[in-house]
Amino acid sequence: MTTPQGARARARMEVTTAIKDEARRQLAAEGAAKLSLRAVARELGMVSSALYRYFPSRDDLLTALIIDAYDSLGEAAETAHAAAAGAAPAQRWVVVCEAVRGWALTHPHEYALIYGSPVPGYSAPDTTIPPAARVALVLIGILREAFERRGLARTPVPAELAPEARRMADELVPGLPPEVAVAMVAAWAQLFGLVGFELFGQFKGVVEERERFFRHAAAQLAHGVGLVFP
Amino acid sequence: MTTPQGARARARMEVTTAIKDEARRQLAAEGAAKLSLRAVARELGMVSSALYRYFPSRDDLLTALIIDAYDSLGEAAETAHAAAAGAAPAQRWVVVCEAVRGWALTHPHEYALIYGSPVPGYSAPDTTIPPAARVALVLIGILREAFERRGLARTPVPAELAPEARRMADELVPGLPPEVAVAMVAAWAQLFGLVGFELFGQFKGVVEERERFFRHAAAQLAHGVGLVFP
DNA sequence: CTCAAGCGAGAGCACTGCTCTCCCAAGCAG
DNA sequence: CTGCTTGGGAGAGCAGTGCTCTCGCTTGAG
Repeated sequence: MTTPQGARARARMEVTTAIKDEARRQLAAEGAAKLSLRAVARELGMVSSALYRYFPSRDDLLTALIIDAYDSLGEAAETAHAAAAGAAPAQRWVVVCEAVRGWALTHPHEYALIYGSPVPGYSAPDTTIPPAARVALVLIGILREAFERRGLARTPVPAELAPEARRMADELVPGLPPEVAVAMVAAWAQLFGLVGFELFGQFKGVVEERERFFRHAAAQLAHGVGLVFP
Repeated sequence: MTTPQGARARARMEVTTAIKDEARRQLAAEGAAKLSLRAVARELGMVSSALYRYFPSRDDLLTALIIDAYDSLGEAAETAHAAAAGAAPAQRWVVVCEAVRGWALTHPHEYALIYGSPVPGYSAPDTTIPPAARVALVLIGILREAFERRGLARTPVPAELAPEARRMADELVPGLPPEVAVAMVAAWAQLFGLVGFELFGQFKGVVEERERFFRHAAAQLAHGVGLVFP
């Protein structure tokens, strides 16, 4: 991230990324369960104990991969969104959803790492939160723009949820109405439900034309969040 | 399942369920990653190799636990539905969704086992399909009843999805309109997206009043699938 | 130019899944 | 009721894992 000061620091960074690259290769090939520190070290021509100079434990390596995966997915969503810059908000929403799905299909094991069951002893370090938010930020940006163009319908929220809705709006989407915050978060979770079910085989024997199905479901999600198709 | 013929067969069943019970205990305590055949055997006072007389591999044990988990979750959904027998379909839909969430919160590791990332080398044996369908069947039952009472709205499906929608309806919900099949499957996946996000910590710092939030989201799901609140 | 810091190598510990062989007791057929 | 077969437990062992510790060598920073 920062400029490497000395040669020593640069070498350290290089080895660190080499380890991560090889680990990512093994992750993509076999899945997180089969990712072995010793195998990574072996492939890099070093001995396993040397690897502990760079990552204090296997879980820390996994955490680094998790952050990278979040960033990769976030970037995929952002570039897809940028490429659809001219389209209407509702259409861009669908495009971003499809980008998420596409990334998941090309990086199944990395997707499983970040949106599947938490692998280590249930520890999601706070370092993962900012990169994890990138997809959500793209979606929020679409909503904000639609709102400013007065192109956002609202579904009312029951009274028992009103205070929480206000709090969510303040913290997540300041300036947007509370109903939008609630709908947004729900759609966000539901999007990953759709992607996860397809990826983890739950649609086997149920949905065949998955791309068309997903496009429609994403459009319905857009509808649910208040976006209107022109 | 079948009546144990001889004493030998009965003993085998007893040991088998003892193994599963102990394995489930460890699963609930530590998660699937830490489930160890040797630890199970140790706790049962036998040696690890003896366990292979009952389960040919660790993955087979996990598969057995997966099936049990699906059944447990399905049963939770069914009893919740039965307990709400008098209510309107839309309300029963919400009740069943809440039962799924409740089961997930009380059995997090078992939930992760069945709806998290597939643990073994990506093998979901077909034996898991029928128990996995139980929750969906409950939801379908609600829809069917609502449909017969003419209490089911339909959201049109785009032309490109129409053939697939027909196929899905024929295979999943024969007698119900294709639009319902599509909406049902989407809602089904989205339900588990909501539950999974809450369970796996994605709502940390985002949603605080999770029960209220979920109830509202489930109601919106019911709305999306065509159920109307009286 | 020196010398500590950083890093790799190696051995080793405790653990895992899984296999194979041995051997005994219990259940079944006669 | 007896004999035999077979199911299943015990133990050793293999290959692999994560992780620790100690020992030196290099090399870059002061």
